[in-house]
Amino acid sequence: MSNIELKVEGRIWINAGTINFVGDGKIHLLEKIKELGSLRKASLEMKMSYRQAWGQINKMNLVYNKPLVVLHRGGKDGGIAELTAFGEKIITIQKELHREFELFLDFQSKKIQNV
Amino acid sequence: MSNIELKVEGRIWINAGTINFVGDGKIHLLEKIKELGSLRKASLEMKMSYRQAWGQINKMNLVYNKPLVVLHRGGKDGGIAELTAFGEKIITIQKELHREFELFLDFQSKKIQNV
DNA sequence: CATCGTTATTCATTATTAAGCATAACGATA
DNA sequence: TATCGTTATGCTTAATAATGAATAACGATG
Repeated sequence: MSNIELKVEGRIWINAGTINFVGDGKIHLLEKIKELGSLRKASLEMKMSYRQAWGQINKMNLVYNKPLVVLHRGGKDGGIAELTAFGEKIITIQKELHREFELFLDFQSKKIQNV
Repeated sequence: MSNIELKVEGRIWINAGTINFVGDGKIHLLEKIKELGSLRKASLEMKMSYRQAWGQINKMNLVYNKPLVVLHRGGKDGGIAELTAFGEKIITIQKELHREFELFLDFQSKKIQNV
């Protein structure tokens, strides 16, 4: 036994079939879009490239048959990005999932103490 | 709702402090070492470079204060790689962990059907 | 119908990671 | 003490991923 603590960690995500659908990163991006109404601003706040953010949203919208975000270009403010009801639902689901996963990890971590 | 099935997936591993200690890949490597008694043969069977395999074992042995594998060079067969009792214990722990994680994933996957 | 800030997309560049080559060190055995 | 297959380790190259510049398209508004 060492003085260093062993800890169980992990990542979870949701697949649609065999293709990655959403994970923590995309959920965070969805939340930022909801907050800011702009994909560009959301990507800036998350310190990721707009290119990557757009690609993720685009993929997310295509993988499943329901869009999570609707993007409009042009108009008064140049364009907007808005979350759909389905997008909101996915956020809720993933956050609950994440919460349960944290409990799982804590429980498993406790079990491997004193190895 | 789409005809494509949503499924919760994920990965887990064990950290020693903030540093990655073991995950599925390293566990698989440990099992191969136990089976073959050779790091080189184990790396070949896993289709990974010996360089990488050695690096992983080396790191694993250093991160915690107990070695999981003892490597000997020279001798009749050129050298041997043998698992320590601690190494065996870690395999057991991680496999049990993995089993429980699979149950967790299945349970969570069922919960998100019919979204 | 010009403006503006956004979405949409390509492409060259950079950064990060992995792979593979080369070679020394080792020590039981014959 | 020569041999052999392994461990030990640096270094070069290849593969992959991420970044960022550049630019077109868009449409409500004034």
